[in-house]
Amino acid sequence: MHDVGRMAGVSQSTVSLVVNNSPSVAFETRDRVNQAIQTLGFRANRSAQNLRGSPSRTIGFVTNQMATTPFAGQTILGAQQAAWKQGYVLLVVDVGFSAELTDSAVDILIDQDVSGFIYASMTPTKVYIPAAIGGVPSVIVNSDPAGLERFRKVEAGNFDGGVLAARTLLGAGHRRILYLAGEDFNLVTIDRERGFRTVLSSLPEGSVDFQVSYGLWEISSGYSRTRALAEAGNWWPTAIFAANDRVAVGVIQALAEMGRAVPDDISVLGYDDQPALAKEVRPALTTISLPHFEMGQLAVELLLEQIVSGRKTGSVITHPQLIMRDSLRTIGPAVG
Amino acid sequence: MHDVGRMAGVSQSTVSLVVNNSPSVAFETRDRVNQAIQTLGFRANRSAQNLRGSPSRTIGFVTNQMATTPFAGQTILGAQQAAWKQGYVLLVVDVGFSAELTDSAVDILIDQDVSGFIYASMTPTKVYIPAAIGGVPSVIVNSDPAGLERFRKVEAGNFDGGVLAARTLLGAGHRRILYLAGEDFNLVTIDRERGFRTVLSSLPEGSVDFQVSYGLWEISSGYSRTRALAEAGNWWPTAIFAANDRVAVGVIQALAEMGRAVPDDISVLGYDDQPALAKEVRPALTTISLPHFEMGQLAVELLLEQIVSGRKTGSVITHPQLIMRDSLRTIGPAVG
DNA sequence: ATGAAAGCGCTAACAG
DNA sequence: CTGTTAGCGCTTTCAT
Repeated sequence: MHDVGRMAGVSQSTVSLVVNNSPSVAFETRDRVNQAIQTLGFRANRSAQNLRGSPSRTIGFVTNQMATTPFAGQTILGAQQAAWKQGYVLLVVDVGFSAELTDSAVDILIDQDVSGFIYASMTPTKVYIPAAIGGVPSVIVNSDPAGLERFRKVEAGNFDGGVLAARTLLGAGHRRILYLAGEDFNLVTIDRERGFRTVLSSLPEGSVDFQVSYGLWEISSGYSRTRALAEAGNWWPTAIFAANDRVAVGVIQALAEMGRAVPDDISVLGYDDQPALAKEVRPALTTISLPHFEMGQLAVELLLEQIVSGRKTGSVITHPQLIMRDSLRTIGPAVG
Repeated sequence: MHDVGRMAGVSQSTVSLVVNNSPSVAFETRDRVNQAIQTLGFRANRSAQNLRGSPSRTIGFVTNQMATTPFAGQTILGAQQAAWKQGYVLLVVDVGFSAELTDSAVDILIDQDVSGFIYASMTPTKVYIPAAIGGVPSVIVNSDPAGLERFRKVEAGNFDGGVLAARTLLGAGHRRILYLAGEDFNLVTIDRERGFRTVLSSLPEGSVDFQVSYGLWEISSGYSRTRALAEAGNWWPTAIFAANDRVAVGVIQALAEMGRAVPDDISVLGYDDQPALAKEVRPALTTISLPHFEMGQLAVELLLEQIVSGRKTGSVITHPQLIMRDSLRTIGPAVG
C-alpha cells in the first residue's frame, strides 16, 4: 500500500480509503490510485484486514455426510454460490459423526475467523454442536431440531412431502398403497408418514388401504422388501411410495425380474429426485424433489442476514415438489 | 498474550514461545504459562500469525464436480483427513467449469494465504489453471496432463484398469466381449481401452472378439445401448465391460426386462465401485475400484511434502483393484 | 479531501 | 532461559 501510495503520489491511508470505496476520496485521486494498484498488481492482505477486525467474509460449513450421500454436494454448492455472490467464501469441513472432530473443526474455523457457521447434517439426526461455537451466528440445516431452539434452521419440509405424496397417489386413483419407509426412528420417516396420514384422515374410514414397512434407505432394501412382499403373496398394492429414489430403484429391479412392468402393473413414487439416478433409470422415476441446492442457498441467506444486519430472521421450511416422469400411472378417478 | 503473560508473571514473548513449543522455555515457566492459557481460555490468533508470515496451514482444494459426481466427496474426504492429520485445513471450492469462477476462487484462496493448492477435476478433462496460482505449490488430481507438466499429479491408473478388466474377463473364459465405453474423446475411455487392447495384443490373432461402443456415462446410456444391441440381434457378447457402475446398472436393467439373467446368461463388469450403488444393486456388481479416497490422501501428502520440505516428489498413479461380487461368472478356462 | 499516527496480536532478532 | 523491541499490512480516528 505504501508503494501504491508513492506511485500515485498519495499516502498509504488514502490508498486504504480507495480500496474500501470510501466516498470521501476525490474522483481524480481515486483514479490515479486505482491505476497504481493495477500496474503494481496490488492485493489487499486479508490477514491484516482480519487482524484489524474487519469482517473476514468467510463462512464455516460443517457437514457430516459429504462423502456418503450423493447429493450432499448440492447443498454445499447452493451455499457456496449464495455466499460467493456476496463476496463470502465457504470453508467446508466434513466431520463425520465424530464429536471430537467436530470440536476441532469448529476450533480451527473460529481461529480462521469465520463470520458464521452453517451446520448441515444431510439427514436429520441429532447433531452435536460444540459450545465453542459460542456467539458466532449459525444456522442449522436439515437436522433434528431437538435442543437447537436457539438457532435458525432450514428444513426440508418432510411433512409437506408426505402430504404431497398422498395427494399425488390418491389423485391418480390409488387405494392400495405401500409405503416403503426408512427406519421407524428416523425423523424423516416419521414426518413424511405423518404428512401422508394427515391426508388420509380426511377421507372416509377404510377408503384407502395404506401399509407401511420400515427399513433401510438403500437399493438393496427396496429390492428385498419387494421380493419378500411378493413371496408373502397375500397382499399387493397398486402403488408403492418409496423412502427415496434408491429404494425405488430396488423396487423396480425386483419387479422387472418378476416380470411386472412399471407403471403398467404397479406404480412407483420416489423421493429426492437424486441426480444421475431418478431420471436415468427406466422407467424414469416420478418423484418428489428435496431441494438440496436451495436449502444451501437459503442457509447462507439466513446466515448473512444475521451477520450483516444482526437481525435474526425466522426459520425456513422448503417446499417439496412433484417431478412427473414415467413410473406413476393414473388408474382411476381421484380418491376422496 | 499480554494478559496471559501478566497472569503467569512472564512477558508476552515468553508466552509466544510457549505457544510455539520453543524448547528454550524452562519447564516450570512453561507450566505456569499453560495454566494461565487454560484459565484465561486464550487462543492464538491465526490472522496475526499469518500476518507475521507463519505458514497458514491451510490448503485450497479446487474442484469442478463436487455436486455432480457421487463419489467426488470421497476424494475431498481423503484429502481432508490427510490434511487434518498434519494440522492443515482444507478450504474446498467448487468452480464448475467456469474459468472466471476459477480465477476468483484462486484469488480469494491466495488472499486467505493458502500454503498450497490441490486441483481436482473429477474426470480428466482439460483444466484451466489460473496464472495467479503463481509459485504456490500445487498438485493436480485426475486431470488431463496436457500442459500441466510442471505440476505433480495424482492419477487414477486407467490404463492399468483396462489391463485389469481384460485379465479378469479373459481369466473367466470370456472371448466375446463388449466394452460399453464413455465418449470416444474422453481420456479415461481412451486409456482404459488402450490397457485392454494391450492385453489382447499378446494373444493369438482372432482369439477374442472385442467390440467397443462409445457413449455417455449414465444409467440410461447403458440401458439404451443394451436394448439397441438386442434389437440389432446379430451379435451377442458373453460379457460386458461397462464404462462405470452406472452404465452397468442400465445394462442389468435392460437385461432383466428382456428376461436375461446376470451373471447366468451374461456377465457384467463395472468400474468405480460407486458407493450406494455397486454393492446395493442386484446382482451386486463385480467392479474395479477407482480409489477416490486414496487419491485425495495422496494429493495432500504430495503437496505437504512440497510445502514443508520444498522437495518436489514425483507424480503418483494409483492402482485399481478388482472387487469381486456377483455379476461376473466364469464360463470356461482362461483365455490365452 | 488527504495525511499522520496509533495499534490490531503476533513472531523473531537480539540483548541480557 | 527470558525480556525488549521492531515490525508484518492494514483500518481508523483525528488533524489539517
